[in-house]
Amino acid sequence: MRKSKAETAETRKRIVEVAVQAFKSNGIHATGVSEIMAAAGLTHGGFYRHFASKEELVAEACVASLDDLVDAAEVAAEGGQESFLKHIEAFLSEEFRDDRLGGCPLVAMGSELARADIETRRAASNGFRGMIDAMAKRSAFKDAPSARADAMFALSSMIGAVTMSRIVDDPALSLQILEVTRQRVANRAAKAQRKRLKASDV
Amino acid sequence: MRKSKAETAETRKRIVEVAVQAFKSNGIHATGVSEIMAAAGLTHGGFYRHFASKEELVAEACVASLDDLVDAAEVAAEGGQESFLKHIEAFLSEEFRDDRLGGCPLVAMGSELARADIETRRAASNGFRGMIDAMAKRSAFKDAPSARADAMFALSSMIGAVTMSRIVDDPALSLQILEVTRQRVANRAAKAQRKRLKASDV
DNA sequence: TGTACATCAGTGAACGCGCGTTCACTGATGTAC
DNA sequence: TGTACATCAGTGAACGCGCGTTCACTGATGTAC
Repeated sequence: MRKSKAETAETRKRIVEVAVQAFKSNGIHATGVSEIMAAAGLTHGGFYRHFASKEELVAEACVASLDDLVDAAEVAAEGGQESFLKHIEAFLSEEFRDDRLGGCPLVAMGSELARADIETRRAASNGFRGMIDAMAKRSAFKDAPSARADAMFALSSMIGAVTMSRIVDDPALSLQILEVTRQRVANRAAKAQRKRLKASDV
Repeated sequence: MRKSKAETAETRKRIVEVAVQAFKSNGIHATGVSEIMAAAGLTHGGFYRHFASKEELVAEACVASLDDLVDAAEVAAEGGQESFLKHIEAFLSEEFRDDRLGGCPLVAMGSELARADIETRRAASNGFRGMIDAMAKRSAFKDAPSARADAMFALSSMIGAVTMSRIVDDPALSLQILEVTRQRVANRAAKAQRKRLKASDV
């Protein structure tokens, strides 16, 4: 039952895709290899033809999901200031909070990633750096280091806000956490934009 | 081998204390009941004389660790503005980031808490509300709702920052995330303080 | 281009292991008289 | 206050179960001639 190279590559890709969703919705530790393989339409035995261990899959899933996140941020950034602000607001929306399959891996697996092996943490870090770069390019009205600092704060604030909005049992409080962060982050971005426009006038 | 009521109560308390540390340092899912009981100097069989299930212990551990956190925040708040700022800065320090046994349960188990049962999420929410209250009282220079909004943002930002600083593989970036958040949060608190002093002059 | 053989993707049973939970048992504590 | 008995904290073996991983096997794919 050997498969062609193309099919093999597709299967591997499918396993990673399925794993991303499973890890994000149930957590890394709570998701079994068999569960992932079944969701990919396979039996668990074949897993090790594609990956050396579950840990390796975790690292790859982390790379894949963060690549998607960075791509989306870059696309939004290229669409101009308004498009980028909309993207940020979507990240802090009720819909995004409730989207456990999609959504941000840093939110969905944050505390597990902090304990993950070095490869996985490297993947998460690269993704985070990618997000910083995408955001800093947008708000680069002043020197780059300061724009990166702004991006860092905005991103980690947003990650903390969505995490807390998912934990909290009171729907009103949950929404308020998102709303408050939306205001603060968007305000700062808008202020930066105004300064930038002003500077380019002179 | 029956134990006195006092001893029983002490044992129960010890199990919760040990569980708090274990859950914070290894995560909820990755920590076994036997492991906790062994760390408390007992065998696993006796666990169910104290708790109906592992989930019940998780909820209690959450209550206990957040009570400690809120108490510490309140003590710091009562010590005046400078003491409170120091407390915030300690939360965002390298030492606190590396303290996996102590530290904040919302950081250490954040993504697992988002998936926890309702009792545990309630405990986490109560703790978060307690932190908001402690912080809002401090910065209540204007109307209370806005002070609470400020506290919410500061807290979720800090939680996101420490989480990310634990994930990131680059020590310099990890420190910068903390530093940037320390600046932003402390700046805001200092500005609030100045406004408050000004208002009380008039 | 056709044939012979090596490769290997995927299957499904099996490995040892640790999980959360239950249970019969022990013997000191608590309680009723 | 002293005695008889019920209670129950803690032990350690056992429960069924799912975990990550390995393995012999199948048969289509890839390759060498």
